[in-house]
Amino acid sequence: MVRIKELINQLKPIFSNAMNSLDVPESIWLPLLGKATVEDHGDVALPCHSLAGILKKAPQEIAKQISELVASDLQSIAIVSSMSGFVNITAKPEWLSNRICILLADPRLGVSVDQKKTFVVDYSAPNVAKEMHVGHLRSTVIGDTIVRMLEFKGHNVIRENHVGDWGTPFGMLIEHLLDLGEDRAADELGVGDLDSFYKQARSKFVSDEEFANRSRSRVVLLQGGDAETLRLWRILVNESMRYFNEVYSMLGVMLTDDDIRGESSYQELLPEVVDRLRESGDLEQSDGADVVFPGGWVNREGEPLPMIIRKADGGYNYSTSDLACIIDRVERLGCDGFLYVVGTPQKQHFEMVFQVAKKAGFMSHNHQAVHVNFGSVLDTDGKVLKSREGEVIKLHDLLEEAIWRAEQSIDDKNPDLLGKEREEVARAVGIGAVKYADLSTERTKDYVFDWEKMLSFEGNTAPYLQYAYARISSIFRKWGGDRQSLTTSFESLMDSEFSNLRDEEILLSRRLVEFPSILDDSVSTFSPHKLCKHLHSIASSFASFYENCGILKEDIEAVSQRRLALCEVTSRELKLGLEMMGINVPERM
RNA sequence: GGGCGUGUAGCAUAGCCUGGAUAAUGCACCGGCCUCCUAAGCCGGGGACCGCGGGUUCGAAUCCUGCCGCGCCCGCCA
Repeated sequence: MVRIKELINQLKPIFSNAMNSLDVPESIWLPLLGKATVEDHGDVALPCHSLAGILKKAPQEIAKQISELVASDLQSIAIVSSMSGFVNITAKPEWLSNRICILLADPRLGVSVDQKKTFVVDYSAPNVAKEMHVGHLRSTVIGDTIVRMLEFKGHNVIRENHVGDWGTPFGMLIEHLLDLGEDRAADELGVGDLDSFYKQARSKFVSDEEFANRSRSRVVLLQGGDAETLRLWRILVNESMRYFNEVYSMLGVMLTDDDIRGESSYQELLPEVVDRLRESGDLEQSDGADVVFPGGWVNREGEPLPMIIRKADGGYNYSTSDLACIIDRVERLGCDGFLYVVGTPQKQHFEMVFQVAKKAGFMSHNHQAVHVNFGSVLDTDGKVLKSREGEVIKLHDLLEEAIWRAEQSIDDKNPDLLGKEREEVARAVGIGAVKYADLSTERTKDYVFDWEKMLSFEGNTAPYLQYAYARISSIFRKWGGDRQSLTTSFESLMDSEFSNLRDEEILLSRRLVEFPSILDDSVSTFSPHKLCKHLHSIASSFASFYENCGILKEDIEAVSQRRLALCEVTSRELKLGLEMMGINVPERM
């Protein structure tokens, strides 16, 4: 439940007086004061049913009594009424306009700056020589949005892209590269045909003993730091990165080569993890491997589940690099929080890693380690979409298709858009739709990959929000006035009559005023969908306002100015909100 | 077997942590609206025993519990 902070803050002292006179302690009534569950009933409500036992009166009576007690003090802020045991508080147009005024004057649109912390956000993480699939899309898009939100809230954010560039598969990949010839292999990877490259290597590894043996020896050479092997490995990494960067650039995410922290870069830190765990007394031996028992988990046989730190063959494990990362982040980067934008299937893994890291003293309770998990992408038959089998949907193709469809839409709906502008709008609309489709659902749930839905431009989609923005831009172009001046002209309207306000203006205002509270909630829970939902409600009430209230064609100058000010705030909130998701807002579409 | 998660109109989702009023939104469906600031839109309408059964409560989609369906994890892979 999100409350409008500013309104609650003003209501609190007034209710405090009333409740004191009834002898109801703050600890009881304050938590009850929340957002009205039915928008028509008001902005804030206080259900009184639970007070019946204390006050020995019917809830309806209590609500009535409280509303009478607060009525006079609330006069300048809100209208209060009681109904079936609820005290309902509806902010007055004067109060709403006051807030709108503050938003207009504030470049941050009323969003506060938090006490600065340093966050590491770990996201995207594609694998070298493997196609990026829809799962990477989720991680990349959600991670990027969280980064932008945290930065806007004033935090220092370090992006980390843990590219899978190390491990046993690289033996076979390098051997396959040699078989193909370096040039041809580079070509294949460069055009983004990663999946077939990987599959070819894989199938040879399974079917061809000689190839498999070469691959195994190649792994040893790689881990031993053999110069020629490293050079070949570098080709694989570079060509893949070139392709990933192309996808990133299409998507419009912030990741660059500077953010890459390949798994290979943690190799030197791994022995230290073992040493430290030995020192802290957590390390145990099991069948020749170094392990830690986090406790609380059992395997299929009911035995305690170990976390393997170093395998019997001396190799390290995934958990080991995650622990190394934590040490690096705490000691070198000095960060306060680390977020892992990784799928839900790895939930248990992260719980174990965090527990071990705390126990061994790699991080303290002051550190906030969060697995920002997201659900699996399912196929239409309800099965997990796998890149290994069947038709893989290449991210690159999906994005191109999205842009192409947007172009068709533009040609259909606005044939006047031509050339470069047409291209840019198509990009913003197409890519925006794909990103928004992913961001607008609650991230922890599995979702069915629906090509059509992802490319839809109707309903609760990015294009709907962009359309609202473009309409407002169009109004301002036509108006031709100075948008900055709206702030002062709106202030001067504050003393005038509010009786001619239409319902659509009031509803839009209420939603615009909620924006800072919603954004805060969205950031603190790492849930972009909450912001999406609110942006849609803003755009939707704007559309209704736009259809029903004349803006430039309104005869009364003061009313026209007031409506232009609402357009201004709407436009800026939509723009800021979409910018948080890295979605562009065209001036025309 | 153990653990985690999930089930809301035909479909897709929000609400669940922190219980409150007539369960919200989009698609699809039905009926209206472009000589008028962009119809990617607006206005109106139908459609849900919130998986099923118990419990707690003045009050349960929300909390507890037992079933049922589905998914995932339990690798010396990452």
